[in-house]
Order: sequence, then C-alpha cells, then structure tokens
Amino acid sequence: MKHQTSALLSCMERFLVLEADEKRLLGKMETGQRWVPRQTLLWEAGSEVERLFILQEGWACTYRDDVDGNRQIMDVLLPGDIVGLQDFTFPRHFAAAAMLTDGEVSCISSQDIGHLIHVSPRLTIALFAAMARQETLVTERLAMGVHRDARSRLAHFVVEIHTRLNKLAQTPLASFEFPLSQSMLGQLLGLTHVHVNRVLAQLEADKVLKKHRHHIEVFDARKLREIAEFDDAYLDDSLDGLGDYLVNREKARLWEEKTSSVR
Amino acid sequence: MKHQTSALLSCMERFLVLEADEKRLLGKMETGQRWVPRQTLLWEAGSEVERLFILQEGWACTYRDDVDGNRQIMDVLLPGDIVGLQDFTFPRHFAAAAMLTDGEVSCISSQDIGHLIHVSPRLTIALFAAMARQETLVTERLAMGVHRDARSRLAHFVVEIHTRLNKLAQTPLASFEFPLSQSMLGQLLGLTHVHVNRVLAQLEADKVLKKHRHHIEVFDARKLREIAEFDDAYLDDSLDGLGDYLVNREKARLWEEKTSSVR
DNA sequence: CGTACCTTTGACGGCTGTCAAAGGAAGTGG
DNA sequence: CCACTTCCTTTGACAGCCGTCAAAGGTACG
Repeated sequence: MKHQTSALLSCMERFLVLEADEKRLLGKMETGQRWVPRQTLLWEAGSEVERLFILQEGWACTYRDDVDGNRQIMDVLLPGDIVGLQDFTFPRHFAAAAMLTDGEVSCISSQDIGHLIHVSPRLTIALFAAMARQETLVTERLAMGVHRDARSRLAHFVVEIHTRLNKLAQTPLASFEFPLSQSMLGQLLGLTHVHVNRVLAQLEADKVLKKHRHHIEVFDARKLREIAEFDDAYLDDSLDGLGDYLVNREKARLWEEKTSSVR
Repeated sequence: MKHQTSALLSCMERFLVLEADEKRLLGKMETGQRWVPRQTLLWEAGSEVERLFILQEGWACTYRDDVDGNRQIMDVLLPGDIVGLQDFTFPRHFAAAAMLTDGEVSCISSQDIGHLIHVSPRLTIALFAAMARQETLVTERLAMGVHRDARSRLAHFVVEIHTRLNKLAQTPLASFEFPLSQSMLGQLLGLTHVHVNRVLAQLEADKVLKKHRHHIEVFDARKLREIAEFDDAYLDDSLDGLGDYLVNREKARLWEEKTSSVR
C-alpha cells in the first residue's frame, strides 16, 4: 500500500501538491531502493556525507555512542522521513544511523540535493520544512528530557510516535506498532532500561497502557495525554506561514516576477 | 567594530565568499536595524511568523514557558545568528524570543527568505547550513542534558559559548563575557538555580572557573574541557561536504549546466 | 535445545529538586 | 547621598527520582 508512491514524493507531498515535472525530478534523484534488515548500519558516526537515505518502510534512528559505551538515540525516523537531512551541509556525519526494524530505503546524493536547490525553489522550501520539522522533534524532546520525569517523558514519546504514525495512515491509538525495546527507550529518553521497566510497569498498573514486544496497547488515552502534557502544534505540516505564493505555483511565478526587481 | 558589515552578511560569510550582487541582495532584505534593551520580547510563543531577527550585537534566546511557570530556554543566540531561522516554514512561532542583553537587531521578512530561495541557490545553501548548525547545538544539548550530570552540563555549555564567541572575535578563555544569571543557566540546562549555584561553587572550589556577574573567569582550561568532554566537531562551519560547486560560483554554473538535463 | 536478547525484580546510594530564608549588588527616586 | 526595591547569589535540611549492581525468568530464533 505504501509502495504506490515513492517515499521521497510522499515526504514532499506532506507540504506541497506536486506537479508532474516535480515528480519526475524527484523520481530521477531517488535511487537504489532496496530492502534492509534491522540493525543495518546506514552510516557510521564521523563518516563522510555522500548520500542520505529515504525511509520507505520500517523505522530507523540516528545515534551517538560516548566513550563509556552509552548510546544516545537522537532521532527516530518513520516511513517518509529523510534520514540525515540535517547533515547534508556538513562534511561528516555527526551521528551514526541504523535501521531499528527491517525496512526499505532508497538514496539521494548530497549532490542531487544541491541540484534540487538550484532548480526548484518550491521543492527547496519543502526540504526546509522537512528539516525544520525534524529539528522541532529534537527541540521538543530536549524540553521534555530536562523538565519532565521519566513517566511524563515516556508518555510523551508514545503520544508523539502515535501522532506521527497516524499522519501516515489511520492508526488506532488503542493498539499500534511499536518495535522499540525498553533498552532503546532508555537510550532515547536518557533513562536506564531498569527504570524504563519500572515506569512501564507503573503505567500498566495504573491502567494507562501496556507495551508489548512489538506494539503498544493504550487503555486510557485521556489519562495518557494528561501525563504526557502533549501539545501537537509542533507536528503541524502546514506551510501557511509562507503564504500562497509557495503553495500555488502560478502565484509563485507572479510573485517572483513582481519582486525580482529587488535584485 | 562589528558594524562595518551587516550581521546578515557576516552570517552568510561564515559559509561562503559572497560576491557583490549577493551582498547587494542581502543588504536590501535586511531592514529596520535598531538598538533594543535587554529583555525585549522579539515575539511571543504562538504568534504568527512574519519576520526573523538578525542579531548584530548582544545575546538573545528562544524559550517556552510551561503551565507550571517553568521556563525552558531552547537556544542561545550570539551576534551573527538569525533568531528563529527554524521557524520560517511554520505558520506560528513555537517558542518566544527575547533579548538576554542590550543589543542591536535587524529584520528579514519570511517573504524575503522565500524570495532569496527563488533567486539564489548559493545563499539558500548557506541558509540551510546556518539552520543545520543551530539544530546541531540543540541536538548536542539534548545529548548532554539527558546523559551528563549537572557539573558536566555546565562545563560543556561554558566551553560551547566560549568556542562560539571565539569564532566571532578572538576571545581569551581566561576571561570572557557571560551575561547569564544562575537562574537562566538553570532554565537552559534544566536545573534549579539552587543546584546551579552548588555546582558553580564546587567548580570554583576545584579551581576550574568562577562565574562573575557578567563574565566567566577560567582558571584551568584543561580540567574544564575534561569535565565537559567537549568535542567541537559540531561547531564546524565548513561546507566541504557539498563540494566545490557550491563554494565556487563559476564551477557551480558549469555544474548546473552539465546536470540540468536531469530535469 | 542452546544462545542471545529482552524483561523483571530488589537493595542501596547519590544527584538533584523543593522549601525556606538571608545576605549582596545594582538601580531608582527622593 | 540615602532609603528602597528588585534581582541575584548563597546556604541548609530533607526527600525522592533514578542510576548502579546483581541476578533470574521469558521469548525468539537457529
């Protein structure tokens, strides 16, 4: 079902209605589509930035290991996300990237992103938007991580993931896929797997949710949102702030002509 | 001294050597330069995104207040930074922005950023780079915030700020400007002002550094970096990863012609 | 059936928040 | 120049969240 359109297209279509030539352009840039098993390393930390990966199917993450062997998961990527988008202006990847589950990926080279920026302002804006939204996820997790206790952080992440999944396809909150182990949750939220377990046990005892091995079952959505203090404004995909001229290509052209005298 | 060139220019010049017409273009977009006192609100959380601010002089921050009245400072902006760059594809500002010290700012409208993207791929890349670097600061603080204790977090932030200041102008580590109060440090790092005080007192007792009201005095730089476990790769401004074609305009044109057949 | 990974449990200790209060430092108005 | 306010810093007692260490039981997979 998700394969009827490429991931790069659906990624951009979150923000814009694409025209035929834009679809063609994106289609040419997206290469090397293939199936990869979980734990596949997409790149290592410190390696040269050559290409980014587009997640078609499955979950991925970026992470860094510190000297003590602790791992910090930075981002969790879901189908339609571009892995490493924030890296393409850097000479090297700052964090490693790996698959969390089996999945399907394709590639886009940094060069092609450069080309995209040269030839399509509209797609460039969509790229900006995609990057800004990934950044917002990190910012939000920062705010959660330093101000909320483990219970609230966990609840917040569960709601965030469900909200993101729900944008991709209708996903009942009552039960949805969730392939992260308790250790991974710890690495993501900055907790030990022991404490993650304690908090999950407590949430289950309070009849809020139960995490199974590969999915999460939510008993009480209202209580969950209460604990999470979730505000989904930061997951907004609309580009209203940029005005019509970016959404509607004809208006964009008129506007461009009108204002190009500034140059 | 910093006024011989506009802040927007110096921001872009971190990444590219600008040509005359690019400077002209940026100059026209930068408006409303003015002096603002500390604590000036640049925008409120939730307000519509209309323009961004370019910091010419002074320090600023973005922040969010939660329901309990706690404040989380998201970013600290220094001269040459664009305040709210990550917001311009959103309809509304997610976080408020305010001056931390007296300073000088100018404006660029979201519309003009849209225009910039339409007319100058090179400047667009620089804009991407600037945004990616701001994101990296947040990512790094996330990693610090959840994995390190208060002592290490504080040391890390001090080194980060000094490194950033040092890029703007040679700044001796032994003593440099630092206008944040202990409460603000707490809001930034997710600690109470009481605990910030304890840790600062300890760092002073250990002869590492002393925070004065408006500056920081570093006694032992090596020990400080040790505590901070600082890796400055994430503050790298080079665009090597993008190849010559973005740095050198002539090569860019050739490359563009060569590859435009992809379209 | 064995190995690797994941989950669960318990005891203990420390980092950090909370609450409360008081002492500087800077700016303002009289 | 002094009184007053406001913000910033400092200190102490106490409690709790969460990390550490250790071990055992489950579950999937070959």
